[in-house]
Amino acid sequence: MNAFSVTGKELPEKVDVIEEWEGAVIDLFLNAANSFGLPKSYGQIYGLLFCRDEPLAMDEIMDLLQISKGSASQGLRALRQLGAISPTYAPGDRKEHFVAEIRLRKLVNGFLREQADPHLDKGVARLKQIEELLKNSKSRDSHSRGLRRHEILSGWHRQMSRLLPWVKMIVGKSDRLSPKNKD
Amino acid sequence: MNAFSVTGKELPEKVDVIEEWEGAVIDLFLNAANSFGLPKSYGQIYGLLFCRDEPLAMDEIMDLLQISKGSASQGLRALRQLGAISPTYAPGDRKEHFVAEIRLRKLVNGFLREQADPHLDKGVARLKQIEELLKNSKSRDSHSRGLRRHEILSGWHRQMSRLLPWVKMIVGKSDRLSPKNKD
DNA sequence: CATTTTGTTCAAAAAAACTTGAACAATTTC
DNA sequence: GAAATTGTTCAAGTTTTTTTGAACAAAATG
Repeated sequence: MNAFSVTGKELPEKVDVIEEWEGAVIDLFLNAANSFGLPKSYGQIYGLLFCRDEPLAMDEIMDLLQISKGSASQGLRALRQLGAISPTYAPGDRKEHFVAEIRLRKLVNGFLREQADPHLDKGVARLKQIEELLKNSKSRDSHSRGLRRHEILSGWHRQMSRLLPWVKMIVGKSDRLSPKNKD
Repeated sequence: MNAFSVTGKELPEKVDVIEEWEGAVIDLFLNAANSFGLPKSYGQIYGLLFCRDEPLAMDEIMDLLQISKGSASQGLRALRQLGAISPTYAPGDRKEHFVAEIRLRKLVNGFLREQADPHLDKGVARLKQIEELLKNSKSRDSHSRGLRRHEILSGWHRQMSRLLPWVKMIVGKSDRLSPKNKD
């Protein structure tokens, strides 16, 4: 039953524990998640996986971070969606195990894809809506002012659209430190 | 007393009103503020000023947006701090009046200066702390793993530091649409 | 096919973020 | 210098977001 029975020590619990430096790393990612508008628990989960070499299963994550099933499940799903973690094949185990993606380029791409791109799309719709509402404007003056504002917003939109590809490129450059760098 | 008395109509209230298209613009900025991790009211205030040609005072902003004194005061301070709005000299009026900064480069610079730069600085401190804690690590294995993680984080930090100047440059390019483009 | 294991969902609880407004400070006016 | 004007602060109230955990679904086990 218990993996420790083979040690002859019969330790009752604590398969594993979070080291001090790991706690600091987890806290770093907790804060980072917050800054990016993501729940703290997502940061904690990513941080834990980032620290570990071996893939972890959901229940191990729950135990180590002391978070609920719901948080763990939702966090893992969102992080997977962002491409920040990936499930690994675990031989002879029904549970799914996860590892952290450590290539910055991949992380940035995933984040931009999930967060920035949708905003740019919504922006186009917003600009159309404003254009439409402009027809109802009371005075000639308000109408021309609205047109000028619409032009400014369109310009901003265009510039942001041009910026994103550059960000993806620049972060991609010299992505050393990751073992194989496939892709 | 009332500016409308000269019209001969004696309108009792409503010095001014928000047009439909302005409401849409304000809502756009409300959502944008949210995405950038700023309070909605900051977005509303900026959005309103963005729409208007003439500078607005705090009480006018409160009336038009139906927000409290506290929100208005704090919002104006934060936006000024970000460089997103500026006070203008108002002849013969004790109130401060504000106009929106519409040069994207300025807005991006202010945002990065206030939000990104501090994070990068905190990052340096964080890395040092991790380095320190690493000395307490239990096993040789954990220590070497910690070192590897520290290197990865240092690399990310370096890359983000390199990215920011580029963002500032790229957004600055071809900042047409703003009248004079001084600076 | 009943049972166990693994993971999801979602309503309710808890925590965090934002807003409000009354009290206060600073300045100007008369 | 009393009163009015303008703006700030912050404790308390409100709203929003996040977390929890019990109920549920799906799949494997025996």
